[in-house]
Amino acid sequence: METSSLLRQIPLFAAFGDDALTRLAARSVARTYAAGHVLFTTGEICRGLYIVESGRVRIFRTSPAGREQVLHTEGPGKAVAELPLIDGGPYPASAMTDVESRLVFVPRAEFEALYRDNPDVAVAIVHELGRRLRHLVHVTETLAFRDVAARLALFLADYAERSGQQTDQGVEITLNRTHEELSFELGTARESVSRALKQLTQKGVIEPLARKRIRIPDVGRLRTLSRPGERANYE
Amino acid sequence: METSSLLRQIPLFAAFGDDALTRLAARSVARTYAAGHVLFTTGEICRGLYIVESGRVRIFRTSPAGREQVLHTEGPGKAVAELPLIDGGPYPASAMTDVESRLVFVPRAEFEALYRDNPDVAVAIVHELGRRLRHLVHVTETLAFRDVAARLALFLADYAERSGQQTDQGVEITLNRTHEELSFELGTARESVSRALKQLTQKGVIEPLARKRIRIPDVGRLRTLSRPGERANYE
DNA sequence: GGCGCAATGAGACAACCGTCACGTCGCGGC
DNA sequence: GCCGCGACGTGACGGTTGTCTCATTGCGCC
Repeated sequence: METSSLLRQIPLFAAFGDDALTRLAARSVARTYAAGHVLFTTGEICRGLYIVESGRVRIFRTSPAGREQVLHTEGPGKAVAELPLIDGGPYPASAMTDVESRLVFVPRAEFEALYRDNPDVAVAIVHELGRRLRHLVHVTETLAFRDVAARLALFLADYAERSGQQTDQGVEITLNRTHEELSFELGTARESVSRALKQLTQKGVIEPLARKRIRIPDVGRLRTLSRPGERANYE
Repeated sequence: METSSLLRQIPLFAAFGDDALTRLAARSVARTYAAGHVLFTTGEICRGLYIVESGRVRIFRTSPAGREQVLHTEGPGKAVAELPLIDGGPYPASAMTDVESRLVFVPRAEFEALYRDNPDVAVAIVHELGRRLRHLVHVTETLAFRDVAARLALFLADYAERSGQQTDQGVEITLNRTHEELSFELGTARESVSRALKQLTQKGVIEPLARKRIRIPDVGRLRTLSRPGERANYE
């Protein structure tokens, strides 16, 4: 795809004039990265902004012990690392491609020039940061209050509503993640994901179909299980 | 204090002209609230913005079971609830005064008019949201990776550096919080805070002086204990 | 100075979960 | 088709923590 028309579709740059956009396109670099490529790590000085054209990027923190906690994942049309770009600080987390992804890199100096000339960008950024903030509040609450099974149920329910296919047997989803990647999203260990999946299967709220493919007969019931207070201890 | 000169000191409104500021001051309401006053709760439609003149306000989420997780606390000069104001959504969390506090309430319509007329506000908001976002990343990581004792050690170390008094015996801090309030900050139960405090005392990294008063001989050592990986299991 | 209530300390107990260990499964490459 | 390796399932085990319960302390208020 032409870089300038790609940029046009991104909320961040929607308000730009054609010349600003073509200039930006000329100075940014589009590249395809393999799955598992590290874009940047926590604490690094910010070099620029990445925009996801295709694929998926996850933003996460790691513990010294090697555990990982995903903060958010961004797909096509979304940008990554706006925050350090606008407050001048280091990257607050690390970023890695989950799958093979095509990304557009906008160098820091280029973005800053844009930011100075187009105050409208600030409005777009405010909205984007707001979205992140709400999401992170959600992640925080989930970590603080819910056990692993409930977090998994919540994740699956959200996933089903976002990208599940409705059938007459219920909603079917294709998890393009390994259990280990799931454990990173949920802030837990791989084995706990296995156990939680078994728990949900035994309760009948999910049905494994094939490798990474799951049917959810009743998303509402799954969501009920995701609420704390209704612990999974009886039966 | 005169409301308009108070508003002047707030980063959010620093760029405003005198007339805009006096108009804003005329339409906002300053009031003193007792400790424990609920300003708003999660999910409510946003009525406006609160600015802390004196005292302390905590922003938190609650679980159905009654547990609480503090997301951030704001003191004098800081505002609360900018996010729902700018993205039009509901309050993402609840807010309560920790101690007796004097707050200035800016009605939503008033703020929106200001926001339209002064695009500079967006820049200030971006910075404020950025600060929140970084803080919340910190909270999330802490919840995901650290046990209660480590979270407490981290909290105390931060607190000591922010508002401790240096003595020749070490840094002394006055925790103007009950153990229960501490447990809300740390996302745990009151009893666990008691246990963690005892643990840290036995290790010698903190010394209880009086009710709510603690001496920290070596903040660096306390901070070391706050890192995960060095679990508190031996000795 | 005593009363009352909130704050704190402490013990018991079970659930939850991270970790280690090991076995199995499945898929791609040769 | 076999081999190898990554992904997954499972059991055991111990540490951590939430919850319940009750004793104790301390402080404010009459």
